[in-house]
Amino acid sequence: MPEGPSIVILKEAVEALHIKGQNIDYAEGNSNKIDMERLIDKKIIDIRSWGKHFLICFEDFTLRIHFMLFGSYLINEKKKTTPRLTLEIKNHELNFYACSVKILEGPAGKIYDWETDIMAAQWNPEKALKKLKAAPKMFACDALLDQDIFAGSGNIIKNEVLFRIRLHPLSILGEIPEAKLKEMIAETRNYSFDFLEWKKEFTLKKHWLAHTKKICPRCNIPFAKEYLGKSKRRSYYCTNCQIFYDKPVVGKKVSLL
DNA sequence: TCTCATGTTTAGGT
DNA sequence: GACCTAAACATGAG
Repeated sequence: MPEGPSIVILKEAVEALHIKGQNIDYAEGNSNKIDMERLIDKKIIDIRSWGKHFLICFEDFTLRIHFMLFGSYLINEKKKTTPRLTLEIKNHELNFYACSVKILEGPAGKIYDWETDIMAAQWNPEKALKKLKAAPKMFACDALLDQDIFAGSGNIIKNEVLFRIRLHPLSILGEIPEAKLKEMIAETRNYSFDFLEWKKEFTLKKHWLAHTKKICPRCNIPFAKEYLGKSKRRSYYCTNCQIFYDKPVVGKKVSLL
């Protein structure tokens, strides 16, 4: 569920219910973070998404749902487990499970930087480039998971983008040529929209070239599978065709153990 | 049955 | 304070 494009699918599904302008009739759930009463009788002014956040917008506050690793939702359906949050609006019911639910004070437009959302119309590649340049010691694999740079990018997008642009996950941002950084930014946006399209067709997995794969489709040799970077997330990469931009580490501490 | 994973925050240690 | 690690959350796929 969680990566940015999946949240766009949820947003579109909820938009299709035409509940914008409607009031919340009823709210309940086992989320202990929010006051359900506060939602009741409030008018929904917008349905939005920012990165991996799903947002139901009200005049002066924003309901934020983050699905973490295992979160799920059902529209006009229920599952056996207790929802974190149920919203009833007119004849519709939204159920959210195993997710983080939070009320943010203020309108969504003011809370988020929309230029950072890889799925947003306002996405600003120049701004992303500035952020990459401002972090010369960061690994490429960590940059692609950094929600302040690529809001909505997750581990699948990370692996697929690095493979597409032939970049080794442990490449250091400061050593990567600017043209390659620009490629990384452009391809993150690109792949995210491919992701969206394929996810809608239920063919996302089928289109993976690197993520969870054993063999590099370009070189026909085994992929390396390692937990890399500060984030220590699964990385699948080809040591042959993904270029490693690095520099010798001076004064590296040597463990005597 | 058991392990692992599309994620993030927080608490605690060095 | 910087930096690191583990834990916590909770669920379905393989």
